[in-house]
Amino acid sequence: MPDTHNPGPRLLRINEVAAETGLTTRTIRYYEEVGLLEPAARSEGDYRLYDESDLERLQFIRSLRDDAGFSLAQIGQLLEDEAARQRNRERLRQTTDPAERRLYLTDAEVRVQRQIALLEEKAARLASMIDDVQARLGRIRGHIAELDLAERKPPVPDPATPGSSA
Amino acid sequence: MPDTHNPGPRLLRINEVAAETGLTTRTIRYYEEVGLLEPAARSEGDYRLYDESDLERLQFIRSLRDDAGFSLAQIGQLLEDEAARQRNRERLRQTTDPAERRLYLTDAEVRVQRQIALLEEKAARLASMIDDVQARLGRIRGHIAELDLAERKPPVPDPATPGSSA
DNA sequence: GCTCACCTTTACGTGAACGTGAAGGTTGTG
DNA sequence: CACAACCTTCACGTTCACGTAAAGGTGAGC
Repeated sequence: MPDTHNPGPRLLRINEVAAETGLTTRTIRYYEEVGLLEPAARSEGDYRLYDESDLERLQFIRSLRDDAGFSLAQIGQLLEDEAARQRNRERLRQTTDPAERRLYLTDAEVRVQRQIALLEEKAARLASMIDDVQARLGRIRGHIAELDLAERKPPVPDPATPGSSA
Repeated sequence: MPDTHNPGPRLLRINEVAAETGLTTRTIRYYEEVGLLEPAARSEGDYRLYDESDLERLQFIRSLRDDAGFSLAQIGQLLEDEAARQRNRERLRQTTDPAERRLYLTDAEVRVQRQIALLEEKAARLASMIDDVQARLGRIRGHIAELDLAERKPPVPDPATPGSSA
């Protein structure tokens, strides 16, 4: 039985976290300031110490910010209650009670489901916007086709539009 | 021949534009300030006057900002060179020359194609993020299933997960 | 031609999301 | 234990995307 109570979770200091996430240390501290994440631990001399789950969370926050374009406030809503996560982390670490674990896990399940719902709503709006722009492209091509007809000029074969049989 | 040179394009003042786009007048002026759009015309007393194409453009900008989450700088890149659009508008209004119209239209075509490419790249990143979160959900459900097995308790039938045969 | 609602420019204010020192404490390696 | 490299907490500065007056001009109806 290899050291059950303290398996050496490999904690990182803020600079290493910054390097791996592509964020600045200032940004990481700022995210803590606005309640987006608390480091897993602090050293004796108050250094912030982050674990793997913090890393993932920061990557996720970065994606939500850069890829999805959410504001930090929206991200806060999406991740919903960092304090609860922190309590759950404690609980999970200190219990092997399956009932406790189940509580934590089902809670996580509904939260992740909500996240997916919000992201898919955003994806849907983006898709519909793309549809609009596609339609605009169609109209433009229609006008070009009109010109082609008016001039009795056959349309130039466009290499970027191989299947233009419509 | 019903008045070919001035068909009465129904120009709107900034307040009406604000009402129809859901933006504020300040925002519309600000977008002009940063070069996102110029009103189609000005009145004698320097009132801004917008046409239908301005309306569409503002709606598009709003979508890019709210739905896609782009910054105004990125939107500027996407819409690429308002000045060119302005020149084209002039040209298009003053010529019936099919060659000129073709130039304008093919130019618009490539620009809209670029816009679609950028939007689809963004949609792809969003989709991949959703995949990641789906995977996380899968892992969470896996852990719950483990607990179910360990307790020899049959899993509670989840109405939100009809096809959980994995 | 007066009036009122709408418009103009100019300019300072604001909240979000950090950047950038300053002043000092911590770690770990020689 | 010295010392460089990292960390800490303030705290002020900055850019973006507007909000919000202030001071005055415009336009349509009576």
